[in-house]
Amino acid sequence: MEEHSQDRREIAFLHSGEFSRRDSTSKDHQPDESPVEHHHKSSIKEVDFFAAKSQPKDLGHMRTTIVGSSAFNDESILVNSRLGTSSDDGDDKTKTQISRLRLELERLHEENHKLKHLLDEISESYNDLQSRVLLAKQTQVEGLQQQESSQALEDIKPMDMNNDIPATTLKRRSPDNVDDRDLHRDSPKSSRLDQNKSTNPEEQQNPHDQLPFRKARVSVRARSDANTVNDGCQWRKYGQKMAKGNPCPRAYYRCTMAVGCPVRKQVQRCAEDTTILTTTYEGNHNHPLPPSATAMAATTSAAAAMLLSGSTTSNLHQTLSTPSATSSSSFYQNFPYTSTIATLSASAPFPTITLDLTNPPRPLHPPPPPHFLSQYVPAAYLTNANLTRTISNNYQQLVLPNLSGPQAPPRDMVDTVRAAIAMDPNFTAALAAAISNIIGGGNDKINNNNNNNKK
DNA sequence: CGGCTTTGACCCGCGC
DNA sequence: GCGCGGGTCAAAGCCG
Repeated sequence: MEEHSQDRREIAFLHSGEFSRRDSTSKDHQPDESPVEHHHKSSIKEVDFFAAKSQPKDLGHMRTTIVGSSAFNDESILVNSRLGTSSDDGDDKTKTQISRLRLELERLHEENHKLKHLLDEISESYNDLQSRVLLAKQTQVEGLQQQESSQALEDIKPMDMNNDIPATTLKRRSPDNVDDRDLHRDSPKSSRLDQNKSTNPEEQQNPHDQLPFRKARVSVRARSDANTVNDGCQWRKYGQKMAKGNPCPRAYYRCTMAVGCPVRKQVQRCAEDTTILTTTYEGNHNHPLPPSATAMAATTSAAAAMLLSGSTTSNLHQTLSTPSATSSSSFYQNFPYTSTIATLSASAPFPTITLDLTNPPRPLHPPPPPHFLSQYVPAAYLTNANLTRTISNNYQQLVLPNLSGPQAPPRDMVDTVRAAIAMDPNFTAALAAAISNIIGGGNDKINNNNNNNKK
C-alpha cells in the first residue's frame, strides 16, 4: 500500500515538472528563463511564439526539423547558416529561440537519463514486490491447507513417506515453524546488515520480507576438475570451511557483478567422488547478466521460484497426511522421476532442488498424459494451487539426467543444464505452471526464459 | 595498487 | 550453559 502511494507521489512529481527543475544542473541553465522552465508553460509559450510572429517558412521547417531530429547541434547549425540571410532582428530572435530549444533539449536529455535511472529503481522495486507476493501467496495457501488438514497433521508418520526425511525435519518444516526458523537461520549477519541498511519501519517490523529468496537453494552437481564451474558470473571467494562429514573444504562465493548482489554460492567436492563438484546457488541476481550466465541464472531462479511456490516439505507431508494419503503416496511413489532421488535430508534445512549432471543417462519417461494426475490424485486435490503444488513437490526431488555421458565432464555447464531441461517437457511444464500460478501470469520474463531454454 | 584469496576469529542457532 | 557446526567477516598476504 505504501508503495502505491509512493509511486503516485513519484509520478506526480515527474508530471509537475519539479523533477527536471530541481535536478537540472546544466551549466547553461538559466533560472530566469521561464519559457523553458516548465513543461506546460514552455509548450504553450512555444505555440504562442510561433503563432504571434509572422514567421518565415524556414522557421516553421526549422522547428519540425529540430523536433524530429536527434542530431540537434548539426541541425541547429544548418538552420543558423540558412537563416543567416534574414534580418538582424529575426536572426536574434531565431538565435534566442535556438538557444532556448537547445537548453530544453539538454534538459530533456538529462531528464531522460534520470527517468532511466528511475525505471531501474522501479524495476528493482517490482522484483522486490514480486518476491513479497510470492511469499504472501505461499503463506496464505499454507494457512488454508493447515486448517483443512490440521487433524491429519497430528497423525503424520514421517517415515511413511521417505526414509531420508527424519522426524526432526518434518517438525522443522511445519508451516508454523518455517517462518521463524528460516528467519533466524537465514544468514544472521545479513540480517544485521539489512537492519543497518533499511530505515523503513515496515521492513523492520516484518523481517519476513528480507531476503525472501534466500530460503530456496538450487544445487548443481557436475563433474569438473577445476575448483569451480564457469557459470558466466563473477564470484569472489569470501570464506572456506571444513564441513562435517566431508574431507573436502566447502568454499563460499558471492557474486561481484554488482554491488550488493545477494547471490551466493557454495562449492564443495563430493566426498564419495571427488570428481563431482556440487555448486549450490542461493538468491536472485539484482543486475543484468551476461549472455553466458543468463541460462544458468534463469534455471536456478526458476527452480528456486518453483520450489517456493509451495513445495516445502511441510506441504509435501500435508498432502500425504490428508485423508487421501494413500492415493497421494501412490502418486508420489509412482511418479517417474522420484524413484532414484532423495535430496532432502536433515542436513538440508533449506528447500533445495538438485540438478544432477553426473548420473549416467537413463531412458526418459514419456510425458504423462494430460489426465495423469487424476490417476493418482483425487479430484478434490486438483485445484489449481494443489495441482501446481503436487507437481512441484515431485520435482523438488528431481534429478535431471546427464546428457553428456558419465565420463565426459560437461564442457559447458550452462548448455548442459539448458539441454537437460529442454529434453524434459515435464520440468518445463511444471516450471511454467508453478510460476504462472504464483504470479498470476504476470511474469512473462520467466516464461520467456523458460521458453528460451527450450530452443 | 586494486582485486582476489587465505585463514583465523567471530556470531548465531541448535542440540544435549 | 556449553559445545558443535554452519556461515560470515576482515585483516593479511598474494598476484597481475
